[in-house]
Amino acid sequence: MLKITRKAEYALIALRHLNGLKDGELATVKEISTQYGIPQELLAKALQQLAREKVIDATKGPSGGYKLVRDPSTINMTKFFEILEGPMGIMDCYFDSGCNQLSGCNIRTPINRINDSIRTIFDKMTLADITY
Amino acid sequence: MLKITRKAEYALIALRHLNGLKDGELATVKEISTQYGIPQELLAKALQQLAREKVIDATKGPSGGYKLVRDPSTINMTKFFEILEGPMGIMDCYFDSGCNQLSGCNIRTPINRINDSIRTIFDKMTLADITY
DNA sequence: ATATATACGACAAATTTAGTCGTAAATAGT
DNA sequence: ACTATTTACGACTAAATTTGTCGTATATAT
Repeated sequence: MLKITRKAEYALIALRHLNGLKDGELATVKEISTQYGIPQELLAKALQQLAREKVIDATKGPSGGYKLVRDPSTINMTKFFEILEGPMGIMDCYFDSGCNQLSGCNIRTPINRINDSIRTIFDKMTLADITY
Repeated sequence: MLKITRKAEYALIALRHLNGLKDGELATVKEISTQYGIPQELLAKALQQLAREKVIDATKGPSGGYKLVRDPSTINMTKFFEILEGPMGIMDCYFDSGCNQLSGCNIRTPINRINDSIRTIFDKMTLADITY
């Protein structure tokens, strides 16, 4: 239970890989997918999403690839996961207002407490924490 | 992301409902599913799983139903969720040994830290915490 | 006996995730 | 200008999981 998707898993591996590059160095999707045995197209999509949100920086063309632009300690894990998987909450009602319970949901308050606790974990964690 | 299943959600609603019963009182699946607008068969399965694991107590026959047997503060949320949804971990490798990464997974350590943090939340939380 | 309730496996439908494919756009090197 | 390389991205298929249903068995109170 509470699994993350493979796409997010692959992206995390890639991010850590990018974080290990020397200054100015780039890594291509092909390189990363080959090295870690990840389906290339799926990883490509994940990195495109992250690039769109400026978490990483993309360079097209030969000798192109991806690199980190920001300090790893500023790349928040809540943001990272939400870019790839959408809102983080153990139930949709944390975000939705449309709840279809008939006589009123009796667990909303505790659910929100759990959600807050989990979010706190990821809020406090940055890519820098994934590195060591 | 990190959603729990509806089955677990329904079970949580039911557990809280059972927790509100007077001493010696029972609640049937039908009652609960009607009151909260939950598919009866699905809730039935969830409660059967919990009964099998002695989290709740089942009485068959007319005037039968379910009730809590143990003190709510002894019903651990990690156990509760794992009965219904299986092992709690954001990636399978927290439990499996079979990892198919080619040149070694580079994120195992941080993943395990995240898992431990999440498990701690649910470990410390009991049904009693879901009540107020 | 009968009606009510849990137990449980098999099945079907719906949703989500995982992975593939085709095409476009940018760019470095020649 | 041409080519090879690489990112960008939407459409699509396949696989897996979740959600919900059904049929049948078993226990039991009346």
